Amino acid sequence: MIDAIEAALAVIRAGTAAIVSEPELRAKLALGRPLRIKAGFDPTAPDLHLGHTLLLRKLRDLQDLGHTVLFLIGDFTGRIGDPTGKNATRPPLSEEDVARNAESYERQVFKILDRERTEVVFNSQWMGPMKAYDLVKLASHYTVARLLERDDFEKRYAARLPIALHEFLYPLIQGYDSVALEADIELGGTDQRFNLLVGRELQRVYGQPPQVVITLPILEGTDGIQKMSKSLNNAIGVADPPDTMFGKLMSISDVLMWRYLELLSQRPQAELDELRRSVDNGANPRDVKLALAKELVARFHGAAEGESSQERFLTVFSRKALPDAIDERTLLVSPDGLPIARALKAAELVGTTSEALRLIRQGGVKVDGERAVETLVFKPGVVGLVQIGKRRFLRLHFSEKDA
RNA sequence: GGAGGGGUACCCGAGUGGCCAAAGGGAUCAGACUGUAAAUCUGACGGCUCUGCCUUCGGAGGUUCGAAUCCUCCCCCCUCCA
Repeated sequence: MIDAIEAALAVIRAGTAAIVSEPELRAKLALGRPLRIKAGFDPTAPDLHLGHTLLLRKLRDLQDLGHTVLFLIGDFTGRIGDPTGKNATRPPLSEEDVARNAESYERQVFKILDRERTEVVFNSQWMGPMKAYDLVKLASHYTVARLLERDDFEKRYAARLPIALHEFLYPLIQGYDSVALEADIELGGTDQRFNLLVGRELQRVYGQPPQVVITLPILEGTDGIQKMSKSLNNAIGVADPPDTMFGKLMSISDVLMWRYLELLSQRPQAELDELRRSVDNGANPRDVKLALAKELVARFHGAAEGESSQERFLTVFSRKALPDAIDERTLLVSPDGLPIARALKAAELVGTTSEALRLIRQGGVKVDGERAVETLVFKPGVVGLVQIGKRRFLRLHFSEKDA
């Protein structure tokens, strides 16, 4: 029994940033019943990315140990907007939006989670019916000083940036969710630490044993600086098509590559150490990156896709050859023809003719392998293979427009 | 209620009468190079029928030969005091 608990603890501990606290966790594991594991998700951004997978994989570990995951969609809190790391509030979501986003979550999340051991819950279920009186009472259990301890509140307060009153309510409501769910454990990113700890205190106030808090590292986005987030446009989505995912992974810096390997790869540490040694000894970091990209594409799209994405990548970028599949498009033109800049816009390869002209002037546009000049005009009957930069290809057919 | 500060391009942010389609940084895109869609360097980055023309600096008016810059009114945001 003791050994089983220690073994479970080892599994749980792997890859986490912090556990508050291990003795409490050990005691809960010793209860011998499935524990209730809470994890909250933002209803506004139902696109899971690699950053979320760190958390989801840990949840899955817990499920495999027999515990139940409460997948909480914060549809009520979503209307408030989590102030963490932000200084703006967000527009409210309609009920239809919430429903649609929840569906989208479920489609993606069960690529990792065990459906049998997952309950999807919404915090509007208990927050919606709450009366103003109840909310005031909830608020009475915490103090302004304690809320100001939170890192970003403290910074904003010191910098004289605004803190809206409702933002103070956010940690309280998130904490109350733990009360409503009678959570045994809550998982979140390290940036959620404060909010997770509030849950412990509120559970005590409401006469429940406090939840164990487990935090996970925050994954940096492709920029290598800010946390991965769709709104920062630095995310790699688990639903990204294979080639997109592969390409985005290849575009990360060599430095970030090691971080991704450490957090995302399933390879044993010894193998990672070996890779690092080989690069130190002159091996091409590109090859390490290829292996990383292949591993992750394979995880979300299957081994075959991992292989073929790599093949396509090497074809297009290393050998500068054409991809084997190129989209086709037909444009109707008058007998006088269509100047290239306007053709690129009509084909939606670029947003504006100005952008097209810019690209042409910079030598970024090729037609049938030759650098295009801006005076080029496409006449009816012509077919042209257009390439913009390294990765935009389109075969354009021009046919005569009926007069 | 009082005093002050502010709203500039995708984002941050400089600019207080002409040299402003508006500095600088970020993001993005292109080129070069390369061991990669790394790094580095160079360039572009409002639109268009593109050596020119048109539209932008919270909104609406006004002054002026000329306004992001001055004036009036309005909208919004922030800070401090109460």
